[in-house]
Parts: sequence; C-alpha cells; structure tokens
Amino acid sequence: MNPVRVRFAPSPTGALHIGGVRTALYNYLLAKKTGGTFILRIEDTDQTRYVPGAEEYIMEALQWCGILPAEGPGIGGDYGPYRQSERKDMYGQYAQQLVDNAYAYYAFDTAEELSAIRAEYESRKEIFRYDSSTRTSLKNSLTLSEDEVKQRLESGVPYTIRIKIPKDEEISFDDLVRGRVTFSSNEVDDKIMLKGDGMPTYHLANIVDDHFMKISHVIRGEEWLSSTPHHVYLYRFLGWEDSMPQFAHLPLILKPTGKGKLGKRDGAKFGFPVFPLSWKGASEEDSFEGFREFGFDPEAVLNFLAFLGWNPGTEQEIFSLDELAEAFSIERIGKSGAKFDYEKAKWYNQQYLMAKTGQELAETVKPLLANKGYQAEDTYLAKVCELLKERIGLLPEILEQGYYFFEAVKAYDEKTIRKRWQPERVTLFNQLADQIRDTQPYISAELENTIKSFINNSGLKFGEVLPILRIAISGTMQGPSVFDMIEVLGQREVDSRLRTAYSSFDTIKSMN
RNA sequence: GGCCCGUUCGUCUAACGGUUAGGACGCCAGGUUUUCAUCCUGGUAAUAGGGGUUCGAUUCCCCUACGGGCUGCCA
Repeated sequence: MNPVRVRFAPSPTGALHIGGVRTALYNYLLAKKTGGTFILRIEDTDQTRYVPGAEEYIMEALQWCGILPAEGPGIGGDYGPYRQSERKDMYGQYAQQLVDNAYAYYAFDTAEELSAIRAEYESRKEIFRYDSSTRTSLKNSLTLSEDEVKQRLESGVPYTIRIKIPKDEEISFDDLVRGRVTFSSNEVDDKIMLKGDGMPTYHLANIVDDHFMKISHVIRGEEWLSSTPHHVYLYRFLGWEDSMPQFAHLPLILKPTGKGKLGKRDGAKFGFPVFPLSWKGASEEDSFEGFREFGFDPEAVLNFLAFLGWNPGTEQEIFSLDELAEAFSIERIGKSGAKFDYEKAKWYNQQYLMAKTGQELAETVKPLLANKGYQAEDTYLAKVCELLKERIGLLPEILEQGYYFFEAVKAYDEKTIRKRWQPERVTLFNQLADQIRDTQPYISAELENTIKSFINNSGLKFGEVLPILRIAISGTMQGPSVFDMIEVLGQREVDSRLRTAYSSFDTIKSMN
C-alpha cells in the first residue's frame, strides 16, 4: 500500500473520549504501516463549545499512548496551520466560490425563525429539513430578488451560506469498511457551510483542509457516515473530486450493557474509565478519572482498543504497537459496534504487567507510593512489584493487596488463626522464629530449607505451620510465597512480626 | 417518523458456499502451588426469525424483528 496521509481531527470541546483514541490509533497504525504520515488537526470552528485545556489534553493523551502525530499544532509541518481557527481566512473564499458557481446560496433565516419552523413541524409530527423541497419557501438568495439580496448583504444583515444539494439524484461512495453506500439526494439537506459568524462548519472546513493537507484516507467514526454525501458533493462542487480521499467509517464503541454508544458519563455509571487521562471539568459531574490514573499501561489500553472492532485474523492477542502497525489493515475492521468489555481490558493490562520487570513497575508505582505516605527503597520496591505483579490486574492494587510490605500488618485473618493456631505451640514457633532469624544467607531458597527441615523435625504438618507463618507476616492467606515474602521483608522486620504475632494469635483465639 | 449502517457463544471475534462453527475474556471443574495469583487440562455457551438461490448456506438475495448512527448557524 502506498504511504497514506491520514489525520485525526478532534474538536477541543472537552476530554478526548476513548473512542476518539481508537480512531486516532487506527489512523496512526495505517500511517505507520504504509510509511505514511499521521496528522493532528484541531477542529475548533465552534467558538461556543471551545473548552480551554482540551487541546492540551488531547496532545497529552496522544503522548501518553505513544501515538504521536508527525504534523500538527505545536509540532509543525508543511501544510499548517493545523488549527482551524488559524485557517479561518481560507474558508470564506471557497464558500464564495460555491455561491458564484450556483452550488450554494445565501440564507437569511435566523436561528430563531428556523427553530420556530422546526417546532411547528414537530407539532405535526413531521421533521423539518432545509432542502430542495423547502428552500423555495424560505428566506434565501434563491427566493429573494437580486436587489433584496444585495441590499441585505450590503447592510450587514447576518447570513449563512448553504450548500445547494441537487434534487432527485443518487449519491454514492465506496467506503473502505462498508462497501458502496448510496443515498438519495432528496435525503441530503442543504447544510450550512459558512455560519453567521463567518466561521465555516465542520463540513466545509473539513473538506478544504483535507484537500490542502493532501489527506488520502479519512478514517473516522460511523457518526459521520450520513454526512458523507455532503462531503462528496463538496469535493465535486469545488472541483476536487479526482483527489477525493478514501473514506473508512469505524463502528462505534457501545455501552457494556443496555443500549447506545459509550458516553462520557458511563465511566462513573459502570465504574471504569472512558478517558485516557483524568479530566478536571468545571463541575464534579464533568470530571472523570482516566485509564492512566486507574493504573492501566498505555500499551495495554492500545492493544485492547485495537481489538475493539478489528482483529488480525490470527489467534495472537497480545500485540506491541509496532506489531499492531505491522498487522493492521482496514479490510479487517469489523462493521458492527463493539461493546466495551472492562474485564477484558483488565486482562490485557495484567498480561502487560506480567511481562514487565519488577524494576520497570517500580518506576510507575513510586509516585503512588509517596502519595500514600509510604516510603521504600527502589530495589525493595522492585522486589515487591516482582512478587505481586501476577496477582493484580491494575498496578495500584499493589499498594492495597501488598500494603504489609510498606507498613505493619493491620489485621490478622481470624478465621484461619482460630482454626490453625495452637497456643501451646508458642515455644515451638518461637524456636522456628529463632531459626529463621539465624538463617544465612537470608534468601528465599535458604529460608525454605530452614523452615521445611524444622517442620520435618517437629513432627508437625506443613499445613499447621506455613499458614501461621504467612499470617504472622502478612495477616492474610492471600499472597506470594512465604519464603519470598520473608526474604523481601528482611530479617529484622520478619523477626519482629513473628514475635508480636504469636501473642496476638493467643488473644484472637481466646476471644472465641 | 425518515434515511443510512449493522446482527456468529453473556462479551470481543474467526470461518469471505462444503469446518465436529475455531480462538480469547468471563464463568465452572480438575491439576500444579503451604495460600492467592500465575500456569496447564477440560467443560459451558452462538450463526435473530422467516422465505428464497444452490447439490450444499454463518457465508448470496428478499422480508420481518432487533440494535446502532444521523436527522443543529455541534463536531
């Protein structure tokens, strides 16, 4: 496949949704696979919806994911600027060109008038559409006399420019994931190209920019499928149809249960993230925790996302970003929406967790540790991560499940104590503690020798000793190998934990 | 309502006219393990329904049902 030029074109109206991340990913993968170019373009033509910080969020999110654009705002490139607000001056002339060629017209209907008409239609259970069937009875340059139009224009009356969609035509295009899609032009409305404030709408700006940025493939969400006829007409009317990009409309990511596409509020509702990074909105309701803050590894998120609507056709599930790019192809993108499956996301994360070294994980855990008020040396932390990594799905769980590596045991598993602790064996267990303390070198294998031979000599069973030891040092029956835990915690700490635990066990037992 | 798109295990999906309909997540059972987890083995579970076309349909066509998207001076 020839090198592509693809773009990810989000609107800075808030945090970047996980579906947006997947769209960006697919664009990125195709660019990378073909040796092409991945471009970021900020579509900020709606001044009323602009949210400060959103653009920075988008950049940071892409950065965290490791899918960096080669061209974009703050990055540069030969086709800039990459912010539509900075290209504002370009769009007017193309809107004008459309009018001059009778492919568009001035419309003077105010927003209020239109919404009144819509309401009226609705009261009759009909849907109003500004199109070939209604434009002849509305206030525009097709119905008004030339003089009236001229006068309005000169007196500064606000106007919009609407595309004039022909009547009774068939309009179709070949979508790379859906095949040939056909619409009747009568179903296509005369969308606004240039708004009253002089800014273009998405449709105009998008086509102009894609054209001049030499975009070869438009990979975007399915929500754009029904406005693609407008886009095809625009390429045609502007004389750019020969170089029109190929379209690929992606299936949407759906809610895990119930209906509809995944929305930003669903995160709070279902208890999982739907944003790559946390977002602090104006209100509590508009603030969300991200995959990063939940403790996800970005590569795991990407791997998971890539498989939501695409698959390589093989049975391999774990793919690095490079492998994804290698295997990726538009032909293998599915057509139907995919429900978000949080369990699978966590499974992916665990796979990545287990593949990393304790040292690598320690780097990520470190700041969390400080946050919790814990302190630990790097090498110690690395060892703890190594022991715990296959027992957790999300990295921060290390601090919860393995808290006893960072502070004293808070509670002993009473059920096990009642069942297993024999107060009369305290002398024996103190002897065991002595032997553990004196084991040299103080490493797992050696400690295992010490403890096992002690058990053999004592006549007790493993099940009568090991659980006691485990609970004495960690409080819980869940966790890594006792011998490993003893080694990592160290001689001093273990000795002190053993001695204090035995008397606590007596208390627990007597409370029965 | 109209238009467009879709529909294989609960979920993500493979099979692009001929398979005992495969894999993964989840779940269940067994094994390994002093525990938990990991790991290994096995099991559970699907072609929405109805018509065609065909020697043969998950696969092609039509209808129905269901799901999704769009229907803004938002993107």
